[in-house]
Amino acid sequence: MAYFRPPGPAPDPALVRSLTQQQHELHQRLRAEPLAQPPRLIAGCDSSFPTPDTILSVFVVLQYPSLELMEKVYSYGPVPLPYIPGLLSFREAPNVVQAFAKLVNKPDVIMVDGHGVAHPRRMGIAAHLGVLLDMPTFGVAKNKLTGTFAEPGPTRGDHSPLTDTRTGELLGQVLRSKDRVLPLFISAGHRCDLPTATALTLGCLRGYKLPEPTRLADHWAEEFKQEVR
DNA sequence: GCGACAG
DNA sequence: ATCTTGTCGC
Repeated sequence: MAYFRPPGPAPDPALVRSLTQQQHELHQRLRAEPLAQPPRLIAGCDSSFPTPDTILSVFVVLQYPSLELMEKVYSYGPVPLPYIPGLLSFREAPNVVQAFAKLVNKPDVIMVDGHGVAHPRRMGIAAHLGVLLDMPTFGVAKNKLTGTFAEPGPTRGDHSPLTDTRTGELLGQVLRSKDRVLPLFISAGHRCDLPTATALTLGCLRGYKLPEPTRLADHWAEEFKQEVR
């Protein structure tokens, strides 16, 4: 799936092959199944870049369904790789795992900022992170990576399927999280199916485009970024 | 050959 | 993701 690259240095072909291979291996461990129990704690995670070569990842844990913030932690370190479409997880997941390790309150499910299986090889960062942590995860992305969809209705809650036109496979749901704002892309991750991911996203909306877990993680990722510079 | 590409 | 002011629209 020869991706074209905008500007910047050409990614090393050997590196791309190696990471893609690792992605296939990780995919073997991906478990597609519904969430075992209704969550009591839901986490949100996101990363920011204080400098071009420093990544800072945040984890927030909220009570569900009250969405009361219980904990927030962050971790930062060097950026291991440049951004390569489809291989984002290798750039961000390592540091996200470091942040997760700092949590005292382990969540029942993690809402990840990015795609889950709505990925060329069904291994977006949400799926990747789930396998690494063996924790239930699902993805909430702001833009499409792969797949086809029809514009969902204009009202909050309206949604339409994101499909792989080659295989006909359902990759995710394109969800209008707020009236008249660009839709979100919801997809299953590890040990959390699409219906559950969609329901949890809706259950985390509080009047903003972004559901609370990612909105708060996003907020603190920006806040801590200033603090670290 | 052309196009399309999370964060 | 990140660099950035004013400006359009509900």
